[in-house]
Amino acid sequence: MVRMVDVARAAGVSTMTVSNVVNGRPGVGPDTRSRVMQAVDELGYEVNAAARSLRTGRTGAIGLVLPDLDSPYYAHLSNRLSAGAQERGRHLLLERTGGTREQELDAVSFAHLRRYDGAVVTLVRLDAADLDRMRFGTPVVFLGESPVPRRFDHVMMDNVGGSREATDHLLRTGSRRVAIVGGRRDDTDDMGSLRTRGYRQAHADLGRAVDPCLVVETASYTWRHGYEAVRSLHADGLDVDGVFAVTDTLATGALRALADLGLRVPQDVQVIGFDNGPETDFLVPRLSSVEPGNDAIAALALDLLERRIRGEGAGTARPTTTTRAHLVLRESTR
Amino acid sequence: MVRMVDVARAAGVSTMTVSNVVNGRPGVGPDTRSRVMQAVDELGYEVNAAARSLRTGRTGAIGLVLPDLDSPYYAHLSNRLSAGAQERGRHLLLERTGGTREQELDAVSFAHLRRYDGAVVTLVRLDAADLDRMRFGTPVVFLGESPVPRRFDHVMMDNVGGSREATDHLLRTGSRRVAIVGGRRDDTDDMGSLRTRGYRQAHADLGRAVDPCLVVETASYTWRHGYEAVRSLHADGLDVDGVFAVTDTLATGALRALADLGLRVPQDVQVIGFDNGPETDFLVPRLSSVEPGNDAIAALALDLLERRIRGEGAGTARPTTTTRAHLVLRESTR
DNA sequence: ATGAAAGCGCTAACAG
DNA sequence: CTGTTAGCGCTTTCAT
Repeated sequence: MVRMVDVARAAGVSTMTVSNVVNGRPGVGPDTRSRVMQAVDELGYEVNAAARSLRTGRTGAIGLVLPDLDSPYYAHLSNRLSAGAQERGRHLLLERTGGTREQELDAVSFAHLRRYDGAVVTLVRLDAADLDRMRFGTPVVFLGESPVPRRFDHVMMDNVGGSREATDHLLRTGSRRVAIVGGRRDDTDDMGSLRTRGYRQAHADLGRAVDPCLVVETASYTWRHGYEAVRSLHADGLDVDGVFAVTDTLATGALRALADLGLRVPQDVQVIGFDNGPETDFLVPRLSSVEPGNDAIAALALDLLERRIRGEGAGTARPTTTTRAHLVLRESTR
Repeated sequence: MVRMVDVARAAGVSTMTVSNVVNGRPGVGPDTRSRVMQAVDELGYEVNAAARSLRTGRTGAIGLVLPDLDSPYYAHLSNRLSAGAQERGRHLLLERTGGTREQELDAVSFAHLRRYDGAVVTLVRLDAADLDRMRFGTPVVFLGESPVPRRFDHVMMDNVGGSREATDHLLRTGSRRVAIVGGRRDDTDDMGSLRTRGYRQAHADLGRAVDPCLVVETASYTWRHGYEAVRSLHADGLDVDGVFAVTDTLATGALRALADLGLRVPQDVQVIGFDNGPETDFLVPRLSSVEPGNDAIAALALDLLERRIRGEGAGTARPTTTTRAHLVLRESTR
């Protein structure tokens, strides 16, 4: 263990001078500086982050709290955020909550977030009331559908608009009975509900009624759930000529089920997903999907966080920022 | 900022007693304990991790260093490791290097790894010589193909065996000209080379020659590269009736290219991937793939790390541990 | 331009 | 069972 004093002794200076050199602060003579740097190299000194952090109250890292990494959506988002943090000269650390309430509470606890100078947090089990109860010592930007109190920065994609556009396209291109896979029958504020809202709006805009049987809820957003949703629609004898799946993974499962049922896409049934992941362009058939503007979301979240860390946005009651979504058409639609 | 002394004062005890209560240490009277806990609750006290870490030298976290999160393979692996760490009562933090040499050097630096009590590290740009030059103050377990000095723990999947099994299956079920997508013509020790070694072994075992034209190198392992590899094989007029893609993402791109070319899978061309990701079961056709035993890899890595952190494995020159891989057959093979 | 002193909040070691 | 003392390695402040 090489400490700053060891370097100081080797270079014949005080620890303060070493500190000043190591941190690139001005006011150190050029030859003193080089003597210190040499000692640093020779001894292989590296600062003790815990000590620095205890003294300064800063950590040099920003945190990203996510439910899960296994879903292509979060995987892609974290990649973008990590790269973006890098570009801004910050170090990003990720942690996974597994989407449980207990772990989410733990992850946003005061002690926990203090590992970071700021954090980008995506919650799925906590609501505004939970967050209102908490004290935050660390600047936080929230991402995603889970509602947050207005005093926090919050970035969210245009779930409703994107879903409306997707559904509208299906209805206008001749689909008469469009199912939503991963939708929600009751209107809360989670992702499934918001996307269902867009689905309903598109129907209303065109004066079409929504058949409640075509709103298929799923326990989660895996490939298998998409597969089973379509199988169950078919088993129930419901005829369907369009599927809007609220995620690409669900849509991928849906495509597979349609293939098993001998239904042609897009001739018999059109399909649209949501997330526009990199794999959509390589499925058979290529999947039309809603592009949520992830890159913009990541950039915006980091900018807002940077501002908070610098103390600029303090006290600002900023409303949720919503990025634009748009439909990307491929082979699974007409 | 509520400190331990504030709690101590409020409860009318010393900080040591608070410390003992907070850390669940024995030897505190039951009513003292409850008085302290009440003060903790009232004041909303949470320990300062930096101070604790400075004092004890431990951080309570383990690190996972990965090139990338966007590839389904790493995404799935990190999910397993994160869940596994959780089960072992440890907290896992991830960081991404982006697969660059510079960032990998940074991530395994002494200062950097000291954030953690131990780390699981996957490198793609550093080699054994780089690692030999470094001092490690933190227990580390390495994952993946990049060679590491023997003094470190290293867990790796059976790339050669898995690839041999896949290729063997293709050759034995009637494919006469099997291409390897993402292979390597020169034999180094990276993932592509190892999997190509298995491909060559399978040919040798059956007394078949390998046509060098069928070893298609790719710049990386994305869907697009798999797509383009198959397109270029076809454009070169090479007839191919089997494809072993070294990752599932490459295989997915390959399937798409074959569909575009009007070739039927598996009748005209058989395809096998590697990683056995959750999506393979929902592709059209369902993709046969090599299951690398990720769960075993994650569990093993965590066990080895745990041992090192407890100081048990000190000085042990343990060879690389290789987990078993096996082929999972689906619709893309006969 | 450089240094000395103090202390960030916690816990190991020991004393009572 | 509870308290006192000392110090982890760094940086802030103030002095020279």
